[in-house]
Amino acid sequence: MKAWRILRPSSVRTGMFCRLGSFDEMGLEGGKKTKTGAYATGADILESLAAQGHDLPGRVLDWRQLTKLKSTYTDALQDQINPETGRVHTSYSQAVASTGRLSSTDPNLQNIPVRTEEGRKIRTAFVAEEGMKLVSVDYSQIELRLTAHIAEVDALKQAFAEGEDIHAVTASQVFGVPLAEMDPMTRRKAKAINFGIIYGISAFGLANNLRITQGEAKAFIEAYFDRYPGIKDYMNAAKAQARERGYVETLFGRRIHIPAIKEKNPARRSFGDRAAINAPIQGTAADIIKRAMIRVPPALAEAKLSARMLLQVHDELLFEVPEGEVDDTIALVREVMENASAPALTLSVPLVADAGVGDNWDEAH
DNA sequence: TCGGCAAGCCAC
DNA sequence: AAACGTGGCTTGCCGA
Repeated sequence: MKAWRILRPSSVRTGMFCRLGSFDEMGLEGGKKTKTGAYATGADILESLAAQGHDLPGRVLDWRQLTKLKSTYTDALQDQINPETGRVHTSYSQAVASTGRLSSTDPNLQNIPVRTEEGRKIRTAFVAEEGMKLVSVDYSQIELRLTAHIAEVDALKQAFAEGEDIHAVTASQVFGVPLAEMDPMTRRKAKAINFGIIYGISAFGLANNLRITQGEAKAFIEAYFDRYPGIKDYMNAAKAQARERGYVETLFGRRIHIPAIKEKNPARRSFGDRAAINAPIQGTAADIIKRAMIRVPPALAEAKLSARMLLQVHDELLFEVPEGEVDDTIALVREVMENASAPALTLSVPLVADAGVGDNWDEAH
């Protein structure tokens, strides 16, 4: 995008260093080891140490966040500005991700930070040309909607049809809390389960994510499957099909091979199981947004709109739009995206696309 | 100088 | 301590 703004995170200073004290020196014992036998120092480890009252781990985490943003984004992206266009241009690969998603390289513009305040500052550097706006249109919960359709879960389909807060509805139905009395913690648990379902849930993974015991996680998952037995049926069917044929399919019939499904090693086989569960969901979402991407440019031309499609980020399309055409462009793009499965596929849940506008990508998101 | 691996971390 | 899915990039290290 044009006019890359130079960012200087004020808290990053060259020459700053420290030595990480050993577990012994910090009065700790039994630190987790990596595959090579070194002490693991991933964010989760340091967060738990920080929570135990130590000062250093939190400072290391802050330092890591800032150096990550500076080396991977602030510095690297400026080096990639094309001198002829004044813009950063990515390359998309269409045959890398097994599920059919696109991937983005040199630079990867599908992993620009968004989750933290500092990270979002990177996004503000992606700006529209003078007289133009950036418009972001993204699918709302597309993978959960597709899961509800594929697994034929009436309760979830109805919640989507009525535009309800899907995580709150799940929390209410799984944990028996009335929707009107939903508390943030219960909703958070349901949200984690919903994500886990898409990925092929395990008690180990959910326990890790929610920082609860595997026993508690197992109980949550069982409660979920009791309430939504169609989900369990879908998972078993996906695994069985992968085992029998070596592949699963998206709703459009595109095949996704799952080689790990034939592994003898139980851990690798489980990996294949989860891939078989996730691939039709993630792959169908990829099919749908690609159909939308094919239809948008001719639809814009037909409507005499001059917006340019700049980026795809899995469930989001980013456009550069003349200021006077923003409203019409949003209406057109939402229409195309929300109907992109038709006529080849009629979904039993509505697809919803939300739009944002701004002078930069952070504002538009 | 280059390529590969490990560890870590960014996104959806 | 990341096997709950899909990717790519950086740093540090090693060997060709």
